[in-house]
Amino acid sequence: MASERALKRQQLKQQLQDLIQQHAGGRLPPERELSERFAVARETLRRCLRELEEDGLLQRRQGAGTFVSGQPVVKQLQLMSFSEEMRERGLIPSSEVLSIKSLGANAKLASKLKLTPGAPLLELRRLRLADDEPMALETVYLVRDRLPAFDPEELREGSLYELLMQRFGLQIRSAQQQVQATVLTEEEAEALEVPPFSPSLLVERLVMTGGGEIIEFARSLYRADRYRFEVNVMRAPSSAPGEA
Amino acid sequence: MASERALKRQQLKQQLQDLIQQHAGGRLPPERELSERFAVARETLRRCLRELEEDGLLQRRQGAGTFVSGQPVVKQLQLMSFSEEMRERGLIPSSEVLSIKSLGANAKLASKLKLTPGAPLLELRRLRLADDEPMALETVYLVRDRLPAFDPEELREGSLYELLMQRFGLQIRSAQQQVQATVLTEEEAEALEVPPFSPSLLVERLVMTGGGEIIEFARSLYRADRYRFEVNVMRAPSSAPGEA
DNA sequence: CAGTGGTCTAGACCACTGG
DNA sequence: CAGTGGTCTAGACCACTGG
Repeated sequence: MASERALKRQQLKQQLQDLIQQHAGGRLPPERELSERFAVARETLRRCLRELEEDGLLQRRQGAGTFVSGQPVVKQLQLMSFSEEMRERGLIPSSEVLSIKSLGANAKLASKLKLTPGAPLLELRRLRLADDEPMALETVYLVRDRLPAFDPEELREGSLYELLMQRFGLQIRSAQQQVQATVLTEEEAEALEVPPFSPSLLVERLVMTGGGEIIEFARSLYRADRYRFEVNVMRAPSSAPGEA
Repeated sequence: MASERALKRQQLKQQLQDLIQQHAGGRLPPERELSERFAVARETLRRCLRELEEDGLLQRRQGAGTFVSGQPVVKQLQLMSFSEEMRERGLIPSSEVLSIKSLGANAKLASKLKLTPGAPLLELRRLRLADDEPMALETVYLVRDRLPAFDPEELREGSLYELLMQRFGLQIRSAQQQVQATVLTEEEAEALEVPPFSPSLLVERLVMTGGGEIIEFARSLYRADRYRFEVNVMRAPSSAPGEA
């Protein structure tokens, strides 16, 4: 995947994203016209359109046209950092560190992280923005004893996952996520710049390394008006053995 | 009407599944050979292979070949009916039919269901209970033209999925689900027996048959105090190095 | 190097919509 | 009906692997 070769598709996809911005809420020009305008074969164009449709940016209807979606949705098939997820969606991610502090695990956190109560944790609170507008309020708890020693202030700069993976060589492997609906407190609503008591999608994430060791618990409050969670599921094949 | 047109892809995919059985654990013949054997263009074959790869049945490596996966690795979450899901949680499911009516698709529904506005739909509203306590308020839209004719009153009794699958022989295959946070109206809250303006998890589900035909759109409001959504995700095998 | 999958093309025809 | 997206083709060339 890490090739420097400029696929036509990548450049084309960018051009189409711009076009989508311009045609917000409306219809895109026909495929034959677009393929001519961007000097690519129609099939090449169509691959990009399909990808953008899968990302939720477009809707296509045979015989009718290609329409810009009102609300883009997030694909949640892979464990992605906030930054990766927003970029995938064509938004520019940024962060504002609200606080960094050391504390001992309380009963609830200890149970989630499979630790002894009182075990040392690092708490990182951040406001996560997309295109400079608040998207989520995130609190991350890192298990100090399962990480190399480092200066907490390093968390102010750059990506947390980058720090964990590239600097510490940790293999982030999987996460268990739970999604709930909740209502924001006045303070939370103020930080997210929405009216008090607005609804919010609460995502709790337990992050594990390749060895199955839990290193992080994160609790994120997403703005309900800007974020949805997408899950695609399959029916169990009825021919499969062991089916009830 | 139900599309009788046999896409080459559908037949081809079936043939490939058989081939995969035979080559269990091994490598598939090269694409150029397969496209000749099945008398399709290589691009057509490649579309099928890509779909099978997305289903986890195959793994392709440029320059190396196409391999049969040991086992569908990340076993996706399974598409379950409300009843199946509640039973899995150890709760006893039940339902109360609130209304059944025929109506034409409005613009939003038509777009979701890939229909012409005004196309005939059947709307079924149900209160779903678990252990005799309200759990969700569900509205299902069925596409009449994609289903056999039947008396809507049949929906009062028994499981919807059972009706679709066992009586009509429909193969429910997959669903796209989107999860959002919202706030209940007074009426909704009353039905769910929670205080007005309580938070709620809104799950929208688009259900497809094996042929990729959309037959149902469902919108369910779950009580936030009784229901959470769980998703386990894996990190992409080898993340792109330049990725931040 | 030969062989593999990955990308892209120019064109044909089909299915569906009512822009 | 003209116009749209959907499918499929036959072929070219590229990127990568070591069957």
